[in-house]
Amino acid sequence: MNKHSKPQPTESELGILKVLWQDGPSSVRHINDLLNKERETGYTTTLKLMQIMLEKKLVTRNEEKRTHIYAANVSQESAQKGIIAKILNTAFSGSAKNLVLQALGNHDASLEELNEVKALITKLENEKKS
Amino acid sequence: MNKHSKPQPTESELGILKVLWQDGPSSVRHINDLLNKERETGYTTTLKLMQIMLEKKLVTRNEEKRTHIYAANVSQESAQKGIIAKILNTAFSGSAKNLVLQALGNHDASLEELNEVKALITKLENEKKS
DNA sequence: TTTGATCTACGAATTATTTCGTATATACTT
DNA sequence: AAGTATATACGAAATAATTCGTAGATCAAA
Repeated sequence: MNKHSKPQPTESELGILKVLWQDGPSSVRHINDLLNKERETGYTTTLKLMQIMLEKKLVTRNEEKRTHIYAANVSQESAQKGIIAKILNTAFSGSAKNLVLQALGNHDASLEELNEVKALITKLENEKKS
Repeated sequence: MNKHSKPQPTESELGILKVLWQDGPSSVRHINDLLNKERETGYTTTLKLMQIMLEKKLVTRNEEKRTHIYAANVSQESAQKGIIAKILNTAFSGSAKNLVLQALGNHDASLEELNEVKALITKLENEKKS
């Protein structure tokens, strides 16, 4: 859609995107309230960050009302893809397997989740065999 | 072992650790040479970074010879664990499953790798059932 | 219509990270 | 021994990311 690809979101920007992904289009106030549950952050700090994100096209905003409403302009999936690509090379020597083993090994996924993952793998295997 | 836990390595620091993990204890020269295959970096830049890492205890060094030899002082596993923990919360809403799906879905792992992952999952499932 | 709350804009301070230049010491070569 | 290459140390510049204060607009309530 855009000729220029968006930069990878920074750490703080991801925190904001996370809320937008979860709750959908939101005001600065809403986001700042949520962020403050995790960690004290000034209102104008959050505002400034979101204005920067607007410049970077990481979000869009609706200015009809006085209180602007921001929306994520990158999907969670694409952001995830970028992050994984980056850490694969730096921390995991390019091995997706190792990444997966760490993720599953250390953070207990539910039985149900494990099954879903297994199902995906079977699917991938079949695709490869054909 | 240490009373104070080591800070998370920064992006550049990870690049250095990556070499140390791969090649074992190395001189600054060696690391800088490898880094330069990816991206131009001045020698003293790498040196300085490694001195900082020494302060942070991310590496140790042997000073017997004039050319100091640095060694990683964090395992690749523990660094991986830290990174995954961080991105799980920010980008993946805490779902290890989603992280795994992305990792496997986008970067083609080999059949062999897929099998290994599957084996691990089966093992985890059995642990849970007991 | 004055007061108070809330909003945006935006410059600038602060902090974190990365990069580099220079001084100085040590080793190697001729 | 002199000259050249290669080390470390370290301050400080450059860059990136985060945080904050202040000014001015808008709205809502007394």
